[in-house]
Amino acid sequence: MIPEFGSSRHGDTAAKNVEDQELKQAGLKVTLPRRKILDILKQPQARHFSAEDISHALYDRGENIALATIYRVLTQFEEVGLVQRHNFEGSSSVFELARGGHHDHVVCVDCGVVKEFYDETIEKRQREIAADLGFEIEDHALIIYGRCNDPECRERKRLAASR
Amino acid sequence: MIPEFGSSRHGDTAAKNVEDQELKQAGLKVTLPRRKILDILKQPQARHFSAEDISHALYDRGENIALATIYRVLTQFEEVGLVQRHNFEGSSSVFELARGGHHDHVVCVDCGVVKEFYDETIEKRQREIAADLGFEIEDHALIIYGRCNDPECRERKRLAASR
DNA sequence: TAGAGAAATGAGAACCTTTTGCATACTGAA
DNA sequence: TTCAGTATGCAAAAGGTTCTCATTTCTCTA
Repeated sequence: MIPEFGSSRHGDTAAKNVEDQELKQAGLKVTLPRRKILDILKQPQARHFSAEDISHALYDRGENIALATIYRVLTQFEEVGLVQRHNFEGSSSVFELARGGHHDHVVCVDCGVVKEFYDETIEKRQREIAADLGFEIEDHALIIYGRCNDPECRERKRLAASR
Repeated sequence: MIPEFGSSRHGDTAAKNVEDQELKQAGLKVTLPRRKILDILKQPQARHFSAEDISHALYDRGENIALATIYRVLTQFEEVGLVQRHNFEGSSSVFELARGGHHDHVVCVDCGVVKEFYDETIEKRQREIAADLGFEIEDHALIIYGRCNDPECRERKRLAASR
C-alpha cells in the first residue's frame, strides 16, 4: 500500500486516494471513469478541456471512456462544484477544475490560448449594475477575445487547426 | 407609390425603401427574405432573437422562410455588421440589430429577459487587463446571469417554458 | 467476503442547432 | 428584356450533447 519509489505519476496510489476523497466529499461514488477524468482535469499542462479533449487525453494514456460517460461525469462534476463549464465562442463547452476562486478569461482568437484574471473593480461594478437593474446576480461570464503577443501563437494556431 | 393612409405598419412601402437602402449600403442584394428578416429584427417589442424566434415571428405574420435561409441571412448580416450574435447560456445563438454602440447584457435565468448596459469603468479595466496580459482586444462578452425582480417574471417563465 | 440492490457505464440511437449541396428562382446590370 | 450571378428552399449532413437500455461496477450489509 505504500507507494513504491518512482511511482509518483498519475495513477499513483497516493494520488488516487486523494481523488477518492474528493469524489466522496462531493457526494459521488468512486468509479474508475470518474477518477480517470478527474485525473486528466488535474494535469498541470492544461486547464481548459472540451469533452473531446478529455476523450483524446484519455486515449493517449491508453484509457477509453465513452463520450457519453465523459459528458455525464462532467455534468455531475459541475453540479457538485468540482468543475466549471464555460461557453467560449465556437461550438463546444470547455471545463476546468474549480479551484475556489472565481476568475474570468482572455482567449486568443488565433491560437486559442486561455489566460485567467480576476479584477475586483470589475466585479464590484457588476454587482452595482445588476442591483441598479433590479437583478440578483447568480453568475456571470466575462470573456475577452483578442490576439496574444506570444511568439508561439502562430505555431499553436497551426497545431490547433490540424487537430 | 405614396403610402396610403393607415398603411404604416411593417411591410409599409416607405419602411421598405429605408430597409432597401440599409441592405444596399451593407453591400447586400435586396431580396424578400432579407427584407423580412430585417423587418422582424427591427420590431420594437423585442431585441434578441434566436433563428427559431425569427422563424416563428415570420410564421405569425404569415410569412415562411426556410430556417437555412434565416441562418444564412443572419450570418451575412453579422458579417456586414448589421447584427450582432451573442452566445448566452443555453443552446442557441441570439441575434440583435447592431445600433452602433457596444453594450453588455444581464440575463434573467428564470424568465430569460435581457437587459443591456454599458459601463465605461468596466470597459476601461478590460482594456488595461488585456494590455497587461499582452493581448490586443478583438472583442469581449460580458453576461451577468441573475434573477430579475419583475413581477411578470414568473409569468414569462411559464410562457417561455411552454414554447 | 459474498451477494443484493442501487447506481454507473458503454454503445448507439436520438436530438437540436447549424451548415451544406443542389436544383430552381430571383436580382440587378447591360 | 435578357442573362450571369446570387439567393432560396428543401432535404440531407454535420457537430455537439443527451438519452435509452442492457450490462457492469460499486457499496453496503449479512
